[in-house]
Amino acid sequence: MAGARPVSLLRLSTYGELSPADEWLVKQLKPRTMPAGSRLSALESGDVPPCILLSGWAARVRALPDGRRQIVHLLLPGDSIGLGASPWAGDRLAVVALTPVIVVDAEPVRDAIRAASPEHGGLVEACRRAAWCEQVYFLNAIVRLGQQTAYERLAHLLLELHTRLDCVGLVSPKGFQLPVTQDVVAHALGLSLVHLSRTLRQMRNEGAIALQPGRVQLLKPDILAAAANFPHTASWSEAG
Amino acid sequence: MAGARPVSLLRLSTYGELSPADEWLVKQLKPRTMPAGSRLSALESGDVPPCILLSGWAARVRALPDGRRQIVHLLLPGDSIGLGASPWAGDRLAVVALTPVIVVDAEPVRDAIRAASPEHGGLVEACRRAAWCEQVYFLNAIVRLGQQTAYERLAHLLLELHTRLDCVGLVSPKGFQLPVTQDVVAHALGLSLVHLSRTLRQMRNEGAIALQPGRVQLLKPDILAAAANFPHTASWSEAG
DNA sequence: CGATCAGTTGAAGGCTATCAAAGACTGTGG
DNA sequence: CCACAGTCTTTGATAGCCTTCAACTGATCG
Repeated sequence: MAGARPVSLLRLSTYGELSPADEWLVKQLKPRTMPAGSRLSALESGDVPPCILLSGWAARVRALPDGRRQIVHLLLPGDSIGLGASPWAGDRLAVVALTPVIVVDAEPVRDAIRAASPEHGGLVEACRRAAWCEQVYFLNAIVRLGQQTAYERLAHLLLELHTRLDCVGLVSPKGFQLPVTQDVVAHALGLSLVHLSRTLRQMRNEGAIALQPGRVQLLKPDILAAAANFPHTASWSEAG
Repeated sequence: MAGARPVSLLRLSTYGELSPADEWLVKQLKPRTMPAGSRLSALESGDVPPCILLSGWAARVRALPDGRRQIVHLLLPGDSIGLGASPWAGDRLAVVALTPVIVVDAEPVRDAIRAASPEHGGLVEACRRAAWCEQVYFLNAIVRLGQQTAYERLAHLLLELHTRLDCVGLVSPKGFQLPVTQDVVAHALGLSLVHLSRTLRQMRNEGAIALQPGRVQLLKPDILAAAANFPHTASWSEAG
């Protein structure tokens, strides 16, 4: 049954057909569990060890010398690291597990990409598109941080998370899991923890969202979309 | 003499040796002049027409439906558009000329990239590295917009511009040309025009910079670097 | 039960935006 | 040469968003 497919395949197959050989290759990858706070990517070396996130959340982070830090990008189940077709600068950022995570070592996938293996054409193309979509989220972050208010930023991020989790089947009618602290969301949005908390309260008071511990539900996505004000999807075909 | 080399070659050769065939190919490209305000990239089509900027400034811009707009990246002489090895999401942003510009149509270069032409290996590699560096500037922008104050953002951008213009020989002891209005800089930094003007004044009062119409000089780069607080270079070899 | 952590709320202040108007600079036409 | 309009820049005053500091709640855990 379809439910048995790992989240990595669910995600990659949204970008195109995967051959049986592709699916076999991905299913062979060996999962590994790592605790929250561990570094998934050590950036000192020249080559980033590629991996795919199967469960849990991680983040690409950049720290300033004085202690400030910006979460540049949130990594959700199904997202991959180091599988871009050509060197991609985002892969040089430190990656930190925000929750306990399960990752698979994706070295064989990268080998297929580098060899431009003809029998894995679908897989290679899917990885290329996945990397492209991640770049779109980076661009969205620039506009979000540069032009939008706290309320708008939060609405935009919630919609982005909803979209991304939905395509790997992690959204239910009761919302989706948000397994990180408000501190993490604040750092992703360039806001203080206190102000994020207030903005969340405002959305709750308006009935736009509902919060339970570790979980969020978008009750009025139309209100959020109107506030977010610019496209949150990273469709492969569109210009964005 | 070396001064006869076009800025496109100056820029690309900072990323590695170019063969005589590479130089010949780039020198063959035909320059075209376009007025300020013209769109260098129409994003509706699937393929971005690749080009290299020889003189003048341009910007990758994203507009919000309500009129706000963010300058995502400034393009300086020597920068290229659409010459990444693999599709790069930044190339889907609208590109607008901020000043009158001279560009060359770089279709032959892209052909060499796509063909992975062995006789243009140096050129292909240089383009790859140039695209990589542009991505680093996008990442820098995220941290700048998310974590830094107006003064810090401005210091950081000025240092970045200095670095980038220096490597194509456009920095003199008397500073470098800044051929755009404060409005443009403000939109790149996510600040209001008025506040940018005040921040510039503050830097002038401190003797950190000197402004003449269309030109800026960094008098105390150490002060600016201390304020900017995180690396502004996009060195190919470093992790950033 | 004390301790720790995530979340919440209040109060005060600072950084930045907005509104408004006045000075520079440029190019044009009389 | 000057008047004039237009754009760019600067400055003042005011308001608002957001941050910081601080204290308090509630939950989890040894």
